Amino acid sequence: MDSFPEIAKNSETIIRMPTVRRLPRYLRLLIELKSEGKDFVSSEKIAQALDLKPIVVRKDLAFTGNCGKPRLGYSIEHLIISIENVINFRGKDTAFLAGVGNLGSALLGYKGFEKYGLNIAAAFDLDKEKVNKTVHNKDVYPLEMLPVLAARLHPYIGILCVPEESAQEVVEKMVSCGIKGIWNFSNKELKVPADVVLQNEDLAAGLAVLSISIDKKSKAPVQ
Amino acid sequence: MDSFPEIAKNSETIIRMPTVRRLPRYLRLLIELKSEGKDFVSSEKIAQALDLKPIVVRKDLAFTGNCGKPRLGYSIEHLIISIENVINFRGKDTAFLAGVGNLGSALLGYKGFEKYGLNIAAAFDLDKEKVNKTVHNKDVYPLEMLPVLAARLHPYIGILCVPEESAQEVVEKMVSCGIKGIWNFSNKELKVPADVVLQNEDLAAGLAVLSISIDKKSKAPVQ
DNA sequence: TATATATCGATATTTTAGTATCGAAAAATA
DNA sequence: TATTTTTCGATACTAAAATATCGATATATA
Repeated sequence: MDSFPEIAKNSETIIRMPTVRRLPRYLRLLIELKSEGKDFVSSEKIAQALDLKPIVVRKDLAFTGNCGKPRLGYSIEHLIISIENVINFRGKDTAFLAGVGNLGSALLGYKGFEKYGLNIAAAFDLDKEKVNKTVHNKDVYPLEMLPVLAARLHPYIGILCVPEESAQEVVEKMVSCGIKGIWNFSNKELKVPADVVLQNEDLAAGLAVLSISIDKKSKAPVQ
Repeated sequence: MDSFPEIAKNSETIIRMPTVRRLPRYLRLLIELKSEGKDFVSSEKIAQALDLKPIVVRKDLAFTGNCGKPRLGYSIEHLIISIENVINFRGKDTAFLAGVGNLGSALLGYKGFEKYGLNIAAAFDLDKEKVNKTVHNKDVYPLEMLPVLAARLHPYIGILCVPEESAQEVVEKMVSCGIKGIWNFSNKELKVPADVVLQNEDLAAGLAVLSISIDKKSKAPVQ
């Protein structure tokens, strides 16, 4: 009856966001372990390396449909494949980036994205000084060319690094070109249609957490 | 008996992290509303602007020790002050930044940090080409000078933008100089002493969430 | 001044995330 | 081959976060 015995029976159907956020960390560790020639790893070892609890690791990995082996742990090879399948499900996601300022340029130069299935196919800017050049080997086009290039390259994801004033306008352009997800690095609260996903990266949020955590720790009676 | 009637009696003592992450969003909105000349705002209005539910807003704001007025909502002025008090509690937090690559430079140029109480006092790099220059008006020093400058400037926060290979080494240098919080933009899993706070900013986590959310939405039966 | 209405905030409930426990299973060892 | 040991994964439990309900209250309106 069960044609996939190596898939955990109880592997939960809906993956949870805290788990999703940890998957890249597992992936990085596993790739490192593989390069060291290791074949198996236990949830205990993973937990130690990533400062998590073993039970969290086991629950997370259950979502990827993996089966660990008693006394051995998980097959590193299999884990890498199944995590990559979860994160990187559509192969290389074609993305457009708008706003080649400091942060936009930094993202264009970030080598890690391809590992996670993201391919920034083109960059756009309003500034005449910045267009028709390349930044980190990525072509920068004037914003007007977005529809034309979108028709050719079919981007899924739009990475938004423009100033707040133009953010909503640029998003609407992206959405009308068929982009299905907006990765928003501006601090503008954007409105997108219901079928478009909006992922806000708020640096200030991380900073606020850090500040308050420092405060808490300094006041904590015992560590 | 109650000497602070304007402070909510039930204002919870321990603030929660999801709330902390939303505070900068409230703050940005409130500052905008104030600049428009508004005096009061309701949780309903805030929720609409930030795509939250009113009840979430009310619970979050309760943590800041604020009191809303029936039929009017919250005093924008008071809210701004109390949120700033929570986030920005030590005045301007002095920070050091290490690694003046693409991302490090982008962060040095980010104007928003001062709003949240962060002052990047100095930047450091190992690369001889990069040191003894300024990037976005911030001085870049050789890494060896970190202890000397730390003794003078007493940084609380270390912002880490160095390559993975040198991340642990740089962190240890920072920690030994008395830095109490590490804001880690490298993808290295760092070890820090128990009294130091580590805040990891993992771009891949955001990307994974975005990818999977797009997938979910495209499969969702009805929106 | 009396009444209607909008909005807060306390309490209770539900959902989600994380943690504990322990039996089962497979590899290692005797 | 039998036994021991390690590690998983199912179930149960606890904690955290989000959501629902509704009475209280201050403002606006009649």
